[in-house]
Amino acid sequence: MRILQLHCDSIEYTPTKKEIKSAEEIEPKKTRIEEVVVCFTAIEEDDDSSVAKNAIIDIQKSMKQIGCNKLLLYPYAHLSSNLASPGTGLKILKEMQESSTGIEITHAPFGWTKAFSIQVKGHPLAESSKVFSKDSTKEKTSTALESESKIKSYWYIMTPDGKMEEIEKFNFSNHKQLEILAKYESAKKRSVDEPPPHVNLMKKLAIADYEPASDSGNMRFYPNGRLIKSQIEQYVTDKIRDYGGIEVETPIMYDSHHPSMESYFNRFPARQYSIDSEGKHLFLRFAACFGQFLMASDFQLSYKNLPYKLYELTRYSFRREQSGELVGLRRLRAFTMPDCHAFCKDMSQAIDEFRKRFDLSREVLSGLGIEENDYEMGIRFTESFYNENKELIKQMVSKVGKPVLVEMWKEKFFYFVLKWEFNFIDNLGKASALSTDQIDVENGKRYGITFTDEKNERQHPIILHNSPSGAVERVIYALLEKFAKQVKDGKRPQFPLWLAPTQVRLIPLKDDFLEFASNLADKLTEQNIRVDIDDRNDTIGKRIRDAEKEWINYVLVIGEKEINSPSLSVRDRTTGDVRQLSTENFVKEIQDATKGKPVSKLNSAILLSQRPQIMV
RNA sequence: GCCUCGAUAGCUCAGCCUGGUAGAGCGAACGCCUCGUAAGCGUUAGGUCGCGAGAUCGAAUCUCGCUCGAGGCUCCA
Repeated sequence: MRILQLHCDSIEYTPTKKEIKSAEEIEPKKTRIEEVVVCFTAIEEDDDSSVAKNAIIDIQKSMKQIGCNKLLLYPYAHLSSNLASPGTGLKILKEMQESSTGIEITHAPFGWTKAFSIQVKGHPLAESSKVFSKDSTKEKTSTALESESKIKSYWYIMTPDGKMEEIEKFNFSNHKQLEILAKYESAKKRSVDEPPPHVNLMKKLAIADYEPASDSGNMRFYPNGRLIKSQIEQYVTDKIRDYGGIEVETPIMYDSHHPSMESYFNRFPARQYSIDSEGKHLFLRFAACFGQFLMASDFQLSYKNLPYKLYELTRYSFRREQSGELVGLRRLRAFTMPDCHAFCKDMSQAIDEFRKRFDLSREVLSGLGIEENDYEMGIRFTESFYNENKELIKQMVSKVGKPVLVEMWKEKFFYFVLKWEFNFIDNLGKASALSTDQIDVENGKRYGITFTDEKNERQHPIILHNSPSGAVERVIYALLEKFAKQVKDGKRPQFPLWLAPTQVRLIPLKDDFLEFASNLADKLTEQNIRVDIDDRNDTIGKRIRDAEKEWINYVLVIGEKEINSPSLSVRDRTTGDVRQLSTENFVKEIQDATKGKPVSKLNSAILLSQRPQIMV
C-alpha cells in the first residue's frame, strides 16, 4: 500500500465519471472538506487486513502529532503499478475506514474519475509518503506445503512375498541401496562434500550447462544434449502412444484465480513462478495436470471411451524449488516431464490400468538403459486402500522381485490413495524419483470432469497420473551418474548407441581420402546412422583420442588400405579392438543395436573442421 | 531460507599466506609436418584478476560491503 499524506486547509473534489464497472454507487456531487488530512491511497496486490490496520494506526499517530482530527481517504491508483484488484482495493479501503478510532473519517468514491482542487498547509509535517506491506516477509505457501510436514507416516519394508516389516527391524545387509532410500526418506542423513559426478560429465560431454543469465535450475542444452534429450523424448512418447496415450499440448501458464486452480493449488505442494500480465496473476505450470484436466472437462465422455489416456510431454514444467535444493540435472526449476493421465470409470478399471502402466514404466526405463538394479521402489498408500487392495500391492512388489519401501498414511492427505515411484540412487547416496504413478480420487470432481455411465448417470472418473520415465533431464542425470560409477569401477561407460550424438566417426588419414570418407558417410547417413568426419589436420592418434573423449562407439580410419579393400576397419570403443567388417555387416550391427528406438540425424556439422569448440 | 566455499585468458587452474610489470596447460588463428588406432612441432593473439569502497607510496594479493555461482542443510507430494 502506498500513501501520499497531505495536511490541508481544504480539499474539494467532484466525481465526474465511473472509471470501472465495479465503481461505488454514489450520487456524483461536489464535496468540500476543511482542515483535513488527505491520504491519497493506492492499494496493492498482496495487501490484506493487517496492512490496512497498520496503515490506519500509522496515519492516526501522525494526525495526533499535527493536531488534526479529520481524515479523507482518497483512492488514488496512480501511486502504484502493482494494484490490487478493484474488489480487494475497495474492501481494504473500507476496512481502513472501519478500523479507525476517535477520528472523523470519510473516503472519496472508489472507481470514479474525480476532479479535485487542494490547498496544502506549509508546515514541515504537512506532506509525507508512506509505504506499507505485510509485516512478515514470509512466502505464501500452499496448505499442502504446510500440511506436508504434519503428515503422520508409518514406514515399512515389504518383501517380494508380501510381508511387511517395520523399517527398524529389517535387515538391510543385502539391500544397501534400499537402505539408502529408506534412511533418506524416513530419517535424515549424511553430509557430502563433493559435487555429484554427473555435473562434470554433463559439461565434459557438452550435454548441458548452467545458464547464469537465466534463473537457477534453468539449463542450457548444447547440440549433444539437445540430441540426447530429443531422442529420449521421442522414445518415451512413442512408448506411451503405443500403450494408447493420446498426445495433446496445453498452455504453460494459467490464471491462479481460475476456480479449478485455486483449490488444486492447495493440494499440490509446489512453489511456482508467477507472471503478472494485464491484471491477471498467472503462474507457470508445475505439471501437465491442469491443461489435461481442463481439456478433459470439455470433452463429452462416455463410459465406453474409458479408460481414456491423455498424454503430454511438458517442455517445460516449472517448480520454484528452493535455490539450495538445485543440483545439476537432478533437481531443476524447469524440466521436461512426460505426463500421462488415464481417466477410468471405477476403481476396478483404474487398478487394471495401473498394472499396465507399472509394466510400461519398467519397460521404458529398461529401454533407456536404466535397469532394475539401478533403482529402488517406494510405494505409498492410505491404510484403508491397503486393506481393500492388498493383492494389487503384493503383486506389484513381487514383480519388482526385491524388498521395497512402504509409506502408509493413516488418512488421505493428498489427492491420491496410492502412489509408487522408482528411485535412482546416485554416487553420493542421493535418491531421486524417476517413474511414478498415482491413483487420484479427487481431481475428477474438482475439475468437473464427467462421463456418462451405463445408467445414463454422470460420474467423475478416477484419474491415474503416470510418468513412465520421470523428468527427461533426470533420466540423463541417472545415466551420467551410472556412467560415473562405471568409471570409478574401472569400466568404460557408453551411451546406448541410439542416444549417442555421434555413432560413427570417420578419420581420413590424409586429405586425399576425404572424398572417399564423404561418400561412405553419405551411405551410412542414408541408413539413419549418425556419422561425422574428423577432417582436421591432426595426427591420427590425436583424432582417435578426441573420439575416445567423446565416447564415440565406432571409429573408422580411412586410408590406402580401406580404399582398396571392400571391408572397413572398425575400431570398437567397448573393446578397443579393430575389426574388419563389410559395410553391409557394419550397418546391420548398428541397426540391430538401435532397433525399435527413434532415429535422428546428426545435430552438428558433419566435418569437425567446421564445428566450434564447446569449451565447458 | 540457513551455513560453508568460490569468482584470475574461451575452458581448467596456478599466483594470494608473506602487497612491487599477469602465469601455465588445453582450446583458437597462422605456419611446418601428411601421419595407421588415446596427445607431432613452432609462432601469434587473447585478461578492467566479478563489482564497489577502505587502509597503503603501491592491491589479483589485506579489510569491509555488494552481486553472481556452487555445495551442504532444510526440502524432494
